[in-house]
Amino acid sequence: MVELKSFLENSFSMEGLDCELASGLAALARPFSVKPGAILFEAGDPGNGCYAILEGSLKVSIVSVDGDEQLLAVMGPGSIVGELALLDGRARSANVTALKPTRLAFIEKHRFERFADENPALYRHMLSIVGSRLRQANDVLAARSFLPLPGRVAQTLLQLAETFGKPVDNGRVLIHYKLSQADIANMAGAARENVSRVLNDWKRAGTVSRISGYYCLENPDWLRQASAL
Amino acid sequence: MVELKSFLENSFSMEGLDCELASGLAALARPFSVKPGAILFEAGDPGNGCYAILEGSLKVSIVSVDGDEQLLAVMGPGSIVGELALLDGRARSANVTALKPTRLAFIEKHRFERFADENPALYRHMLSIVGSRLRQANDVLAARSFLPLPGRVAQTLLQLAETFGKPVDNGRVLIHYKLSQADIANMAGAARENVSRVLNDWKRAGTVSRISGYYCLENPDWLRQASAL
DNA sequence: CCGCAACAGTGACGATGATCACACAATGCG
DNA sequence: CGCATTGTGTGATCATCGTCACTGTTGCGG
Repeated sequence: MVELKSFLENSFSMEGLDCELASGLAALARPFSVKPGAILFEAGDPGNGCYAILEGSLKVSIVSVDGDEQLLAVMGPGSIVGELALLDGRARSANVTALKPTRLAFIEKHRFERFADENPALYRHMLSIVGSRLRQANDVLAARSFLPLPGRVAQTLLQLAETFGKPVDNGRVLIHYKLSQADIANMAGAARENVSRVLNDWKRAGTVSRISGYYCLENPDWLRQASAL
Repeated sequence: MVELKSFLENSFSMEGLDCELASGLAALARPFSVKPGAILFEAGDPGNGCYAILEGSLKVSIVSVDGDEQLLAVMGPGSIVGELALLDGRARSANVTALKPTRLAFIEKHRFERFADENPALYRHMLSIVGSRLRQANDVLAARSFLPLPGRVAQTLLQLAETFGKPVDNGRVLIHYKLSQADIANMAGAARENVSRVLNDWKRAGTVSRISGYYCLENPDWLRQASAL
């Protein structure tokens, strides 16, 4: 499957890995597909490898005992998920669920390590991925600590724009992904109703808009301001 | 300085690195000391290496524009700080300040990479450190999302016990470190006054006590329960 | 041993944001 | 094409927790 291989290479290199390593890795990967709603794994499961997203999207979340959900991220093609299990051998720390029909490549821990031992650049790459995850986690925590609700919503939108944003004109950014307010609320750690209020204030003020169901950031700089610590 | 070298080896191996690598690393490190209150670095500084703590303690924190502080961790001997800058080349993401007179070893990014490229096990080790940081960050975020104030305080105490805890009898754990309520509050993300109330409730209920200025967890299991998601 | 400074306890009050209870779109499907 | 399901807008109320304003305590340096 030439097509698959090129997909994989593309995917791995998306998070910045160089080409020959990507294809080496691609050779180790086992591709497969899942339907929306499928659970890749849940927190506490033993983790024996990681996944690269070729196509589709997944959500990473943690849930409380009484069912409340905290979304950590929504990830699209080119992202790696489940990488923590690759590092230490410990259990999965979050839930990952498919949001859309999704094509994935699974990389087993052993194989990864064998390959990476001969290609330390791969370790460096992994390190930089995990590093940016950690930075982001700290940013979110900072937002939770210091920002009132609107600031956290702003942060959430910008974060989503990072993953799904398509720049249009004048610095406006369209978030090319169907998001419900509930999704945003679960990321921002707020009640859906309040997110609604904030979003409407902004819509009226012209900082965001909705274009045929997609949110559009009319003024990302203003949002950045609002989410500054 | 034989003494220093053995200190270093001991330090690096504390987070689980094997002995020969530790001494290899030790050879790369530049030792120095700082006084309490000294700022190792602040968020936004360019980061060109990481530090191993030989002796003393540091706090890792982020601060908001209006000066509120969120403690991410208090770290003691054997811990590594500033490792993020080692991974990607990006700026420091938090502040690190000495709390006590502290002896450190600085490892430069270049040197580290050169050494690690020949010893991939070191990369793996680094990966597992960063991995556990990320796990912990997620735990804290989960607590913020789901737990009311007492739960977060419980989590904070347990986390501190992880770093500074000395088991005494019957599963009781003494936190061998001078902590003010303000410190705990800044970790738990709560107002000092409310932490005071919670702590007193627990003192009266016998779940925690103060033994000559140190907090002692009389019933860690109960606290774990209280901080369960 | 005294006095100051940092730390700790406690009440009162208020604001932020969660929850409840709806009416009102949209969307999709038989 | 209607009906159902899922998403959205908005007010009213309530609880948690932060803030303010103190008093009481502890420990340390002169």
